Amino acid sequence: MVQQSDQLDLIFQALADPTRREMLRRLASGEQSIGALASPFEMSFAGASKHVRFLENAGLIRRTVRGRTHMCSLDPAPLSAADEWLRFYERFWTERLDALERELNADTDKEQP
Amino acid sequence: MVQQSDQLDLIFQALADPTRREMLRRLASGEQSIGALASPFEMSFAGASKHVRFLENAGLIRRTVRGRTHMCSLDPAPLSAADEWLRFYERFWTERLDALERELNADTDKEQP
DNA sequence: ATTTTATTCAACCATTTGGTTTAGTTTTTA
DNA sequence: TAAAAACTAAACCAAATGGTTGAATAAAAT
Repeated sequence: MVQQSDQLDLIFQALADPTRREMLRRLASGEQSIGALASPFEMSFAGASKHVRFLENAGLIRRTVRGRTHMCSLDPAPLSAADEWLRFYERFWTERLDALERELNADTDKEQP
Repeated sequence: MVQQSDQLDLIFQALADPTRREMLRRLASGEQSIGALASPFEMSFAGASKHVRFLENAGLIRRTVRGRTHMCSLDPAPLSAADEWLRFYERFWTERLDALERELNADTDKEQP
């Protein structure tokens, strides 16, 4: 196996495509068949099906086969992992917001001394 | 320009590579030259330089040229955008954690009636 | 003035990605 | 039992990715 690649690689890459992000967004409202997931996109069924598999491989969705239809549901755990990774940098953007806020306050102080 | 692709595409894809994630992590401790950024990796200088450019194109780092060396610093804004996108799904993983918690409580209730 | 250092650029390569089409497989419906 | 529906699989394609090497550029040090 060449696949020693970190789980985060798969997650972030799954999120790097607008079709897949939109699929996840739709799954947030409840489980959907592959057909239902595919229908909003101007793309062949097989093409959409590949995106679904990509999401599945990243662990972002679970699939249960019911007869001839495959139902997909969101698995949020990997999203949580991605968020956790990002959270490390939270201080950086809040710091910048704080600095911006201080600057704005300084400006209004000048305007209303 | 074919590049109407969403900013999130670029951000998430930049984050989908372990080398680039590690570079960001190092930039969290302060600005670094391309050489310093490249040195920890078993990869050609030019290869690492390409990763830096990728991060730059995603808006994740800023570069200022000082003489012959290029200094890079973290720009956290796109990370904030990515986090915001993920935050929509927060309720899903917290719901699951809540459910797990309820289940654990039910178990301990059984054990200690 | 030469050499060294820090970096990009360009060409190349193998693999992956995102898409297609055509051909199966398996249920369900008629 | 035959046809339709909901899928996957396989083969193909163009473009992007992640890497390489070798040459070019520009600043600093000798």
